[in-house]
Amino acid sequence: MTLRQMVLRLELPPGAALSENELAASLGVSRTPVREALILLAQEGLVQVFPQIGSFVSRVDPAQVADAQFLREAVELAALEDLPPELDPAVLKELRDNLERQQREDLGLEEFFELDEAFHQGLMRLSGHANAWTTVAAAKGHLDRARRLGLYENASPAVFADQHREIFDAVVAGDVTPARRAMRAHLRAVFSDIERIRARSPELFATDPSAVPVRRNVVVWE
Amino acid sequence: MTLRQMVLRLELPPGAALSENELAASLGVSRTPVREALILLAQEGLVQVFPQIGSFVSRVDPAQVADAQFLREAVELAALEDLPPELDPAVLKELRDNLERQQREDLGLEEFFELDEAFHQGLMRLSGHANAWTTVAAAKGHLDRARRLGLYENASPAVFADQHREIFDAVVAGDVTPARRAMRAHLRAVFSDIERIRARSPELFATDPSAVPVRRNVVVWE
DNA sequence: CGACAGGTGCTTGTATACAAGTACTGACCG
DNA sequence: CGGTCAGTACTTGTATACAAGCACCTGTCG
Repeated sequence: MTLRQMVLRLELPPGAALSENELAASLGVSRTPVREALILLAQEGLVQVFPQIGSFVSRVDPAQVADAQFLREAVELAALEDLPPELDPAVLKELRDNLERQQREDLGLEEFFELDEAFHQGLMRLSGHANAWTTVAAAKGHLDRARRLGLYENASPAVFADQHREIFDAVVAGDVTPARRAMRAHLRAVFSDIERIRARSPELFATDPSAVPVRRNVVVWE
Repeated sequence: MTLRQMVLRLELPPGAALSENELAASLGVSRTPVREALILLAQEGLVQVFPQIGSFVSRVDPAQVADAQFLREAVELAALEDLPPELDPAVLKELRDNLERQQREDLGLEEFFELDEAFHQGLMRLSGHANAWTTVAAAKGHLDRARRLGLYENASPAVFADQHREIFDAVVAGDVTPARRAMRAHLRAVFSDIERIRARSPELFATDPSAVPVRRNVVVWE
C-alpha cells in the first residue's frame, strides 16, 4: 500500500525504474511479495513490467486520464441522481467537518488531496454506492497523478473548496440538477491544467504507451 | 485467462475450492504462476483467498451484483450522451451483423453471451470510450455470473435481442433520450430474475461475504 | 580507426524448498 | 461412551536458486 501511495503522490516519478531486487532489499523481504505487489500495480496501470528488461513507474498517459475522467464523471453524476430522500446525518456531519477543514489557510497540498478524496467518497456513501466508488478509485491512478501535477502547478485549492461547498449545498437542498451542474464543472476543471503541464514537463507523460524504456548507465558521484 | 473464463461461465461453481497445488499440477506449471493468476482474480472479486485455509471461487454476492449494475448503467448511459455526430461506419456494420446473429433460432446460451458482450462493447466504442468499458468489464464479474444464472433459468435471449435492436435503432437515429430509456430498461431486466434464482439455489450466493468456508472431507468412490 | 564477437551484469520468469497455521483423524484415558 | 490431545495431511506465505534474455563493455581483429 505504501508503494502505491509513493507512485500516486509522485514521490516515485513517472518513468522511474523499479527493480524487484532493490525494492525487496530496501523493504527487507524477498522478491516474491514485492513481485505480487507489482503485479497488482501493473493491473492498475501504475506500473509497467517489461519481461527481461525491467519494471517502471508508468508515465502519465493522457488517454488514460481522459478514460478515468469519463468514468468518474459518469459514476458521480449518476450517484447524485440516486440520492435517497433522507440523507444519513452521520455522513452529513462528516462532510461538513471536511468542508470546514478544506478552508483552512495553512493547508498542505497532500492534506487537501486527502480531504478531496474523502469528500467525494462521502458523497458516494450518501447515495449508497461506496463500493462502486472503490472501483472507480482503483481505476483513476493516472487521473490522480495528473491532478496532483495540476495542483503543484498553480497551488490554489481554494477554488476547489468553494466548488465542493457549492455541490454540497445543492445536495443538502435536494436540488439534483444544480448539484449535477456544479459537479460536472468541478470535475472538468482538471483539463484546463494538463496541457500546460505537459508542455513544461513532457518527460512525465507518455507518448507511445507501448514504447519500451531504455536502460541507461549513468555515473553517480558519491 | 482460461481460468477466469471457467469462473465466469460457472464451470467452476461459486464456492468451489481451488487448491494452488492442484491447479499447478493440472496446468503443468509450478505454484508461482498459478498464484499470480489467483491474485489477479482475487482483486477482481472472483476468488477469495483465506491464508492457511484455502482459495475458493467466491459465491455470487448480491451486493456486488448491485454495485456492478449501478456502475455499468452509469457508464453506458453516459456514453449514450457522448455519441459523436458521425458514427463510425465500420463499428455500425459490426453491430448490425451482431444483431442479425442474435436472432438466429439455434443460438446457444454462451454464444448469446458473447454477442451480448460484443454489442455493449461496440456501443462504447461508438462513443469513443472503449477503455472505460474494459474497466467496467473487469468489475462486473459477479453481475455476469448472476446474468448467466438468469439465462439458464428461463433461457429467453429473444427478449434481450429485441431490446438490443431497439437501443441500436435509437442510437442510429440520434435519439439520445429514447436510447437511454431503452438501455436503462434493458439493463435493469436482470433484477427480475435474481431473487427467484437465489431462492432455488442459495448455495451459489453469499450470505456473509466475510464468512470463511469450511474444509470438508468427502468420500469419493472411483 | 572501425566493426564485431564474447563476457559480464543486470533484468524478470519459474521452480522448488521450507515456514507457519488450520482441520481432520485416531488413539488414549477417564 | 465421551472428551482430550498428539499426529498428520492439507492449506497459503515466503525465501531462494536457477533459467532465459537484454544491453552494455571490452578485447580482438581487419
